[in-house]
Amino acid sequence: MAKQNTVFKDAFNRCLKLLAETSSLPSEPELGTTLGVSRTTIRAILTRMEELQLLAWDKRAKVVLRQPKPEDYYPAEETDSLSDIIERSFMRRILAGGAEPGMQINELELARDIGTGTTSVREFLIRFSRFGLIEKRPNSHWILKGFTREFALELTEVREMFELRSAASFAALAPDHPAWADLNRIETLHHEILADIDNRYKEFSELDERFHLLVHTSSSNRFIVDFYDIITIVFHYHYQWNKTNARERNARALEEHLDYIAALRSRDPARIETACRRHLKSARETLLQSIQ
Amino acid sequence: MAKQNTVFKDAFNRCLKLLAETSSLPSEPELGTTLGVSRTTIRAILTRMEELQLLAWDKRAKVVLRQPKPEDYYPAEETDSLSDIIERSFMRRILAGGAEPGMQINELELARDIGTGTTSVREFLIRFSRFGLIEKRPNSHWILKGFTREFALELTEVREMFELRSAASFAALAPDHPAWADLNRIETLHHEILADIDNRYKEFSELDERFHLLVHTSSSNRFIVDFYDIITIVFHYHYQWNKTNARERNARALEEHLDYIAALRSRDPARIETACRRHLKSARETLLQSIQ
DNA sequence: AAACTGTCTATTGTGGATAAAAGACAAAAT
DNA sequence: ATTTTGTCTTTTATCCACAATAGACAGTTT
Repeated sequence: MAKQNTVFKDAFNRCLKLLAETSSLPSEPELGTTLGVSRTTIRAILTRMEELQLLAWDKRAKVVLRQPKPEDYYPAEETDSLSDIIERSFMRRILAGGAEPGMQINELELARDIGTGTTSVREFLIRFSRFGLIEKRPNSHWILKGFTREFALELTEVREMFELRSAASFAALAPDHPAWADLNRIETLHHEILADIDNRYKEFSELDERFHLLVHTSSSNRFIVDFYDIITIVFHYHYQWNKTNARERNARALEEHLDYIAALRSRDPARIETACRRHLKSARETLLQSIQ
Repeated sequence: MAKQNTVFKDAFNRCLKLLAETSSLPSEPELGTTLGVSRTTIRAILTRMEELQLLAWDKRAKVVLRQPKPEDYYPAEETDSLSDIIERSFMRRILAGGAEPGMQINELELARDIGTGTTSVREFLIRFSRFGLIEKRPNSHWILKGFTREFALELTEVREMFELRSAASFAALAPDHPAWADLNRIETLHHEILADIDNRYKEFSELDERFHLLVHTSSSNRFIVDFYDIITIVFHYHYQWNKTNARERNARALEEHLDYIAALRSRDPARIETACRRHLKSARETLLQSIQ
């Protein structure tokens, strides 16, 4: 197989949800924009829907014939892109499986393990190398530098520099800048989650990312914004791995965020710095604790 | 051809220089260490040297038969690795050829242009993307973000943050840390070049990189050190492109470096910050000037 | 005993092939 | 006049093959 048709399958599943809500589908270009795929893929979806007797399709007429059933959907495993599969598989190996720093990483073995070609694994490793967890020896293997205490300290050092700077520039945004509205929405969500923390504490991780990314984005510096990718991936897999005291930790972080948000809104540099530092300090401690 | 034998050719050329200086070559493993290649490559080199009647090789005995002639060397074009060729070719396109920001980059076209396979171009682009000059649209083309004024400003903003922090930690290195000796050597070179600036001003670029990399390295932070790669590549190609007032600019930068070095040696934080800021400011101005 | 060589195997780097997906352009429909 | 569709071409994502290179191991030499 040259290329997996995961784009098609994923878009098909999403299109089924649209279909469930109307009696006829819009034009091909409009569907393409909605689903974020090309017309070629849209036409493949429509063809498949016709085959499944879900749709009567003739040029502009796209009449829904019946509601989609669970078996019409493609299984979730088939809609993940290959690079996501490789990423997950790799992260599981290095975070879960006792991967020692200094260990060699073998493209071929990794590819066989995942059941994929070497090219894809190789491209993944190249992309992943910017996170500083692996390093290439040319013409030879990769070296796992490991998710160590040093890594966490180096990561948080840069994060703190970047976030303090970004927070300061956030305060300087014009009052009508859309970021303030985003900040309001994020604050509201914080209150909502805190009000029902026992049931909703798991939503923190995603909200955390959204909040910090908003702050970083206000720096208008691509290097600062891009760096946040590293934070995201580290915390993302980290939360999956380390769940001790999650409820408590998240509640504390939410409170710190609210304080930080209030400081941003005050536009008082000293207050912002204090709130930002306090939160970043506890975030760093949380990360360090979970390492050993 | 599956793989270029540039490693062999380059190591062969370097081995010829060793051969010119002795009457017999050392053991295979020792040669391997000296040249930084595997024994397989060393044996290929020895075989080739035998063919050219340069060497009588029997097990441990590797007797030099004659001095290498210019025609024994492989031509320089054949010793460059494919990724270097792609990099140069790509940089020429985007720096020299009026490449508009927003332009699409086509893997296939680039590969045809350079005369190479798509895989290598693709891998280059992935590696290169961390420099923030291009961006990928999945399942579609790359976008050239361009070497713009914004790019230069974002780059120097982060550079200044990192270098100020690194310079401060440099001052905190133990007096017997090898970095101090490196600093002395670099300072001596500065004096030497300044003493003969008219003839040697071109050596500045390399020395500049060496000096700043030394400072960044003292941060002991992989993200800070890795970021310096971006500075390196930008300045490297930039110096090739913009040569106006090179002699003057370099002389001024050398003086600033000497001041900065003296400040580092004084270990006085305030003085270090002043010297560092002054130099970074003029480096930024130089870069910005050359952009439009 | 330590280092070196001969031989063999495994892995990386790179081009080429192919299905999936994007996208261009003209004809058709509103 | 714009938007939509039909058709076709181009490009990307991925696998595979193969030469270059690295590396392992046993036997040999110092």
